[in-house]
Amino acid sequence: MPELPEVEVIARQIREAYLGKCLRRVIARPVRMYQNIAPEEFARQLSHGCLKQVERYGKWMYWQVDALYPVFHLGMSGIFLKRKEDSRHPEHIHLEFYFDDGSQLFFQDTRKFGKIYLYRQPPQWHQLGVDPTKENFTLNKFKELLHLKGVRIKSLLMDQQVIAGIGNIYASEILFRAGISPFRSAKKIDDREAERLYHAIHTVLREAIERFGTTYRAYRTVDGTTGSNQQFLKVYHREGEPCPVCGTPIRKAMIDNRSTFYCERCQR
DNA sequence: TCTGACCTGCGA
DNA sequence: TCGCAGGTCAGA
Repeated sequence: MPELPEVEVIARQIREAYLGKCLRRVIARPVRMYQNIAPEEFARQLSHGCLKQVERYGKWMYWQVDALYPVFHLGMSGIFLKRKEDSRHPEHIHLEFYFDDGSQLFFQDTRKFGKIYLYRQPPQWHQLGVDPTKENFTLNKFKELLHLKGVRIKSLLMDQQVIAGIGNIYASEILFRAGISPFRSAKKIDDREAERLYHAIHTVLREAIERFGTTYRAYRTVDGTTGSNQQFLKVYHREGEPCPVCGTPIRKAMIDNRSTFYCERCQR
């Protein structure tokens, strides 16, 4: 579910609403998502700490709570929800944060594919490639990355060890925006195409963040509202609809077992 | 490079 | 009832 733009929106909203607040209580339900700590221990260690930092890298988010660093991956259906006083307790809440000013923040993950860690220092992201919103994602760096592996360009864009943050929706949208076929070999992308792709990555991700993310199904902002970027998707999940540029019906194919949407006329 | 596993819910 | 869904990982 949440790709870079959705996680960015969630991180910004958590920062805005909770930064500086202190935890009164944390409740962690026993689910498989905890990778390096037991849920009850996670809750015990974070209780009474104060939220000092909220950061995102790729599809990952981490907080600083005093000297501890909880790290979250939202999987396919993970979201953070601001609890409203009078609202019913939603289903599939695995983690509850109660702050000392009375505000509450819940982690909900219907499919339980999310991952949670607790560290004593900020995560270093050794396993992750460059985050395309950070300054070190330069055009030259991107051109280098294209030659790293002999795979199709869509697979490369989605490879978290190469570029961290692009998932299945935005990979299709970026390739459409750049006019490049998802089946092309990454190594055979020439300089002019690389430039188009580089700009498409920035534009597509930036616009998605500005629109509070893409709500295809489960994703909600921390306020519980949907994003609006789904209204602006050009190809994702639009199989059979006319291409917004040339009118040719959008096609669907499988790449790495993931649905891939493209215009065979505009994307070469 | 592909398949299945991990989960639950939705829509055809 | 079946296929599919924004992700990742292990194993063949």
